[in-house]
Amino acid sequence: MKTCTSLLLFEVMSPHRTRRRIPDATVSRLPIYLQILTAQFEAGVSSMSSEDLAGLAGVNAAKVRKDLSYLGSYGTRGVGYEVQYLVYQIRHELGLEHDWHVVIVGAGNLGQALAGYGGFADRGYPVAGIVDVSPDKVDTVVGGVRVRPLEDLHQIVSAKNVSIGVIATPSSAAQEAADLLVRAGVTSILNFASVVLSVPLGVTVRKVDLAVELQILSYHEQRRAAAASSLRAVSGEAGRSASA
Amino acid sequence: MKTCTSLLLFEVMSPHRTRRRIPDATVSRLPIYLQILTAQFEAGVSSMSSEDLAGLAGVNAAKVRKDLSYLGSYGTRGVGYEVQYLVYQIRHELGLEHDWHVVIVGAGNLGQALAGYGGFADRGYPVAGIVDVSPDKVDTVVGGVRVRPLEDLHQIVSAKNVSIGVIATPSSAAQEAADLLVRAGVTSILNFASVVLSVPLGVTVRKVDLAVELQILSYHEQRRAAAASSLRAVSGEAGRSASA
DNA sequence: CGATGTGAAGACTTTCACAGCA
DNA sequence: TGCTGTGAAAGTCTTCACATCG
Repeated sequence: MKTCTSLLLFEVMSPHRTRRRIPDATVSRLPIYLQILTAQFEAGVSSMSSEDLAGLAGVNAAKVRKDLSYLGSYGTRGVGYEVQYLVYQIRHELGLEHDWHVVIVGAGNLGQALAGYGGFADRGYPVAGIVDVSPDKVDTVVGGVRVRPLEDLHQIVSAKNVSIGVIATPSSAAQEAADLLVRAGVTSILNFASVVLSVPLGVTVRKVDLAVELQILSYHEQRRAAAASSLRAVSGEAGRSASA
Repeated sequence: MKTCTSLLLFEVMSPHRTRRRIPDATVSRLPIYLQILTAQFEAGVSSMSSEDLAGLAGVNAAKVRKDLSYLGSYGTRGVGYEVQYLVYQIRHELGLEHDWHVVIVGAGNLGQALAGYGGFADRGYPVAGIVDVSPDKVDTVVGGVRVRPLEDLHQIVSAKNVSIGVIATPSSAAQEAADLLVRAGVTSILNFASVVLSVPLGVTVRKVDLAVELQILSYHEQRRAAAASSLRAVSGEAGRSASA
């Protein structure tokens, strides 16, 4: 048994189904396909072609086919994909067959909004707890969940087997929050603070940053403005107002 | 004048500074560098090497140098980059030399949180207005701004020269909101709804989707869980609980 | 016939490695 | 000497184009 080659070891390590490695770019699109497919299924659509799906997802049909091919050959040539089955397969691949409890750190403006917003529980991410440093916040109730002191973090994570933490603290406290989450055993973090977190290898962090998004948009706006004013210069209308 | 070659035309079109095309991947990192550089500057740091910046941004130093090289040659060999000057250059490139007014569509949970959250105005994106369909919401005040009826959108956009719209409606209303924004003259949209928007060419959309982020995290969690259980199987501890 | 699944080409991004300059 | 700026190599992602199969 110990003499097996690494190839054989891989086989042994994945006995149930051959676990393909799915490219990051594909993983980030699967939730979008899933959302569309679910909506179509609810609207009574039972089968879709890659072209149909691509149209609704705003991407190229070849990309859809390649993305779906990483899951396996679940389409039917000449026909398309069975919506219900594809929904099942994507949910399986994304690990959506059971709920994932999340814990929110920070009960300020954002933390309250996130907890109050039904979006978490509805989508299979029930809020196992909210914690905050401030004694003023502790024991207030937001979104039906009582805010608890930071010290309870470890206990919440253990009790509900939480693996996803959400950082909704001010940026200055975000790294500390991340450290606490990691120490409590959380291995995935959704970070709403405007800082780059440093976490140990094996912990996944995703950042959602309003400022970054807005700045990317202003970059494009500014390019458009520059292009427009250059065009005006060329056609000799340099005096015209930009707001016209 | 009309006989110039396309190369000459390009020169004419960009008379002030040669406008390089900056890769998307770089544009999405510039805001992060900017945030770090600004913080360092405020902490009294006046010069940084690509390695310093890379460390804080969690990326490779070569990537930092290549990214910054798209702005121009603003470093000093053997020394590094002058923080203040780099801040200026990045702000210039991102179009952050003036404020960009934004208009928020949807005064529900999220819209209120966004308006109430100081993050917009503080970072150079003052809220020019919030609109909502519901008469219940109209005339309430959130974040110091009075909610106005949908019909006022056009007027708000024109009055404050708004080019960025934020969609904070339920998903079912998001496409309609986008259409209204585009018709009102907005050319950049930040979409918080879980739907893919269809907009005319020339309009930039960025999507922030909590569900997508969480599903990407659960994908990774699920992989980790699968890997761990395979390892246990190999080492003959299949009966062990996953929460250990 | 018509749509999938996929090699191969092309585009974009990251990383390496080192020439070049302060 | 030390760090930038950048060609070139490597890696990743997208798109094409068509063999394949229901």
